[in-house]
Amino acid sequence: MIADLKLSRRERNKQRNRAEILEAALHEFSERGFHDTSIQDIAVRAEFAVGTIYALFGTKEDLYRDLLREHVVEATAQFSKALEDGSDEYEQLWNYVEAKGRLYEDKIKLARLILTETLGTGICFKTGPNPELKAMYDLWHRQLAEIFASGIRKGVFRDANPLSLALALEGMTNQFLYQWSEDPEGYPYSMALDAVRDVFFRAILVRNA
Amino acid sequence: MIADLKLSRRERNKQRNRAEILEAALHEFSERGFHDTSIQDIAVRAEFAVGTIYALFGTKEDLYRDLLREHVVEATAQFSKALEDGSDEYEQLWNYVEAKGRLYEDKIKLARLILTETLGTGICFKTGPNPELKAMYDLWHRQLAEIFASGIRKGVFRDANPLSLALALEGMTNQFLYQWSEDPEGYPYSMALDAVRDVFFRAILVRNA
Amino acid sequence: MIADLKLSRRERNKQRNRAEILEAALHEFSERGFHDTSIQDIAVRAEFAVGTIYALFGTKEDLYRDLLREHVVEATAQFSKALEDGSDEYEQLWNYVEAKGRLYEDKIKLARLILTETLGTGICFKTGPNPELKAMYDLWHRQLAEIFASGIRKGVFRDANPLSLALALEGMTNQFLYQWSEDPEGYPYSMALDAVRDVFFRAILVRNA
Amino acid sequence: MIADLKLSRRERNKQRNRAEILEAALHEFSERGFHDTSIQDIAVRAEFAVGTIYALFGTKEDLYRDLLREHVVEATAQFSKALEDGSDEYEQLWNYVEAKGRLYEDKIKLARLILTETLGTGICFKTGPNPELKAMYDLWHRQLAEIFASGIRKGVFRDANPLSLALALEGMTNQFLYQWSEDPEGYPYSMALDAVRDVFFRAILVRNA
DNA sequence: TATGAATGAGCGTTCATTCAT
DNA sequence: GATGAATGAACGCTCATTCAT
Repeated sequence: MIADLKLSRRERNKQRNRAEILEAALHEFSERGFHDTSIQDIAVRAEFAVGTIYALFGTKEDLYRDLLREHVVEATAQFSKALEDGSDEYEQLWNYVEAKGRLYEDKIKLARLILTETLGTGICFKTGPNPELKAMYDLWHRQLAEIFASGIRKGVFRDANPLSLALALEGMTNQFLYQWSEDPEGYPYSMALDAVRDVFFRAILVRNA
Repeated sequence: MIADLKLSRRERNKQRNRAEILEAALHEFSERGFHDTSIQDIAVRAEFAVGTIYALFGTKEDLYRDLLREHVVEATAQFSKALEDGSDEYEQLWNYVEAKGRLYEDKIKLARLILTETLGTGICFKTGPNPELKAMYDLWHRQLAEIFASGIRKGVFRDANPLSLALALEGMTNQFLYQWSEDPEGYPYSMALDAVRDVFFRAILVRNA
Repeated sequence: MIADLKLSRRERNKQRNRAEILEAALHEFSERGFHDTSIQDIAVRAEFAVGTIYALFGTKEDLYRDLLREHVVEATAQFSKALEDGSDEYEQLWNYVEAKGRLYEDKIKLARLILTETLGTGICFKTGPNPELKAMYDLWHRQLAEIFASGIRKGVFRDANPLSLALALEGMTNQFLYQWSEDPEGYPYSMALDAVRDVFFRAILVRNA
Repeated sequence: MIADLKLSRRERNKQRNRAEILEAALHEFSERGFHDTSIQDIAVRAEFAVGTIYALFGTKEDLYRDLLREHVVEATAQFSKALEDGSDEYEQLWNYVEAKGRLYEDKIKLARLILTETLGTGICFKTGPNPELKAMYDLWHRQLAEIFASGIRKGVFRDANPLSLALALEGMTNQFLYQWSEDPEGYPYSMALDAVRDVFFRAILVRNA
C-alpha cells in the first residue's frame, strides 16, 4: 500500500516534471527553432538542471520528437473525434476544420511548431528526417481521403481524387493557420472557415451543383 | 579603356564566382538545412576558399538570404510574366499555377528550400525572422488578391474575399508542391493542376454556376 | 544481548553489501578502466543504489582504493605464507613465484587491474598518485630483497644487489603475467615459471663462452 | 617557385605547430594521464586554440595515439640501430639495453607515458584497446626473440624459449625504467645494466651450491 | 584579391555527488 | 539505513568568422 503510494507519487512527480519540461521546450523551440534553442535555455525556463532533462528525455532530438509526438497524438485524437460527430461526410469534415481552428486558437506557439514540421521541410535529424512524424501525417491524409471517398460513393461529393481533395483541404487550412500564427489579429481563423465553405465545399458538394 | 575592360572582367569574374557559390549553397542548404550546413561545406562544394565566400556575401545568414532573394526575385518575375499572358483573370491565374509547376519541375532542391521558408516558420535569424522574405510573400499575396478582385469586379469570379482566395490558392498549390518534393513520382504536379481546376476554379468561376 | 545480535547482524549485512559492491566494482573497473566506469555502472551490476555505495565507500576514488587495498592485502598474505614454506631462500622464492601464478589463474580481471597499478603509472588520483599502494609495493620489494640478502649471506645466491634481484624477479614475473592476461592461451603462466628457472635462477650465457 | 616556397613554408609551419602541440600533450598526458588531461589543458600549454588542435589531430584519442606512435617509431628506429652494432648477439642485446636507458635518460615524462602503455593496461579507447601499439610491441618482442634464437643457434646462448627470453629481458628493463621514472635519484638506470649483466646474462644460483 | 590556418565561444552530453524521502 | 532523482560543473568537439600572407 505504502509502496504503491510512493511509487505512484514518484511516477506522478516524474510525469509532472516531464510535462513542465515539455512546456518549456515548446516555448523555446517555437520561439527560436530547434537549432537556436539550447538545452540550457530549456533548463533555465523549466527551472530544472540539464541533467534532469537528459535523464527524462535522452537527447535534444528525442525531446523535440517527444514534444511533437505528444501534440500530434493529442491533435489526431481530437480531430478523429470531430470526424465522428457529423451526420454525413460534409459535416464530419466541417467539424474537423472547426476543431483544427479551436485546437490552436490559444496555442499559437504549438501551431507554429507543428506547421514547421508539417509544411516546411522540418528539422533535419542526424537520424534522418523524422520518419515517424512524416508517417503520422501520411496516415492522417489517408484517413481524410477515406472520408472523401466515402462521401463520393454516397453522392455527397462530386467525383474527384480523394487524396487530392484531402491535400487541397489540408493545404488551404494550413495556409490560413500559418497566416494566423504570423498575425493573429490580421488573419483570424474565421477566414479559413469562410474560404473552406465558399471555395472548397462549394466546388465539391453535389447539392450546390 | 584597358582599365574598363579589366574592371569589367573583374566584375564578370566576381559575378561568376557569386553564381557558383550560390549554386553550391543551394545544394548544401537544401540537402541538410541551414544549420547543418557549414560554410566549409559550401566552400568545398564551390571550390572556393571560405574567405572568398565571406568577401562576397558577408555572413552565412546573408548568403542564405541572398540565395533566397535571388530565387524569389526570379520566380516573381516569371510569375508576373505568366499573369500577363491571360486574356482574363481566370487564364492569368491558370497560367500562374502552371508556371509555378514548371519553375520547380527540374529544381526540386530549390522547391524544398522555398517551401521551408514559405510554409514552415523558416530559419530563425539572429536578426529576427527574415522580414524581407516575409514582405515579398505578403506583396505577392496582395498581387494575387488584386487579380482576384479584378476578376470579381468583372464578373469572372463569384464575390469573395480576394485575399482569402489568394491564400487558398497558394495553400493548395504549395501543399501539392511539398508532396511532390517529398515523392516526385507519387505526387506529380499534375495533381495540383487537377485539384486547382476541379476544386478551386469550379467553386469560384461564375460560368460554372 | 539482542542489541548485540542486531548490531552484529547489521554489521554482517554491511560487510556482505561491501563485498558485493567490491565484486561488481572489480568487474567493471577491470573491463573498462577507472575513468570509463561510472558509479551508476557499478550500482547496476551490484544491484544497489548509488547512495548505498557512497554511504559505504565515500567517493569513487575511495572505492577504487579499497578494492585494490583489499586484494593487495590478501595477495601479500598469501605471498608471505608462500615465502615461509621453503627450506631455503631458493625454495621460498620459488614458492612465491608459483603462488603468484596460482593467485591470478582464475582471476584474470584482478590481474589486469593490479598490473595497471603495479606497472603502469596507475590512476592519477586528485589526491596525488595513490601513495598508499606505492608504499605497499615498496615494502614488498624490500621484503623480497631481504630474502635475497639472506640467501646471499648463506651462500645460496651469488653476491649481487638484493634490491636489484627483487626488482628483476618482479619485472620478469609481471611481464609474463601481463602477457597471460592479454592472451591466456598463448602465454600460460608456465612460461614464467620456465623463464624464472632457466633465466633468473640459472644463467643463459654459456659459461665458457 | 614561389608557390613551392609558399607551400613548403605552410607545410613547415604546420609541422612546427604539430610538434609544439605534441610536446605540450606529452607533458600534460604524462603528468595527469589521458583522462585527467583536457584538450583545453594542452591548448593552454601549447599556446594554441582548441580548434587548431582538432584541425591537426582529429580527436583527443587521435592526438594521444599520434603522440605514442611518433615516439614508438623513433624508439624502435634507435633500438634497431643499436641491435645492428654488435659483433655477436650478446653485444647486440647489450647495446639495446644501453640504448633503452640513453633514450629516456632526459625524457622522464616520455618514459612514464610509454610504460603506462607497455606495462599497464593502457588507455581504454572507445575504439578498442589501441591495437596498433599492441601490435608494435608484439612485433618488437618477436624481433628480440629472433636475436635470441640466432644466438642460441650459434651457441652464444644456452637453449631456451627465445620469446620467453625476450619477455624476460623486457620485463626486467621495464621494471627498472619504471622505478627510475618514479625516483630518478634512488633508482639510476645503471641498476638495470648491472642486473641485466649479473642476472640475465649470467646466473645467480651458485652453480655448485 | 583570394586564401585557409587559426580562433574561441558555445553546444550537447556525462556523471560524481548530494539529499529528501 | 537505503534509495535514486536531481544537480551542474566540466569535457570533447564544431564552426562562423577573421586576418596575415
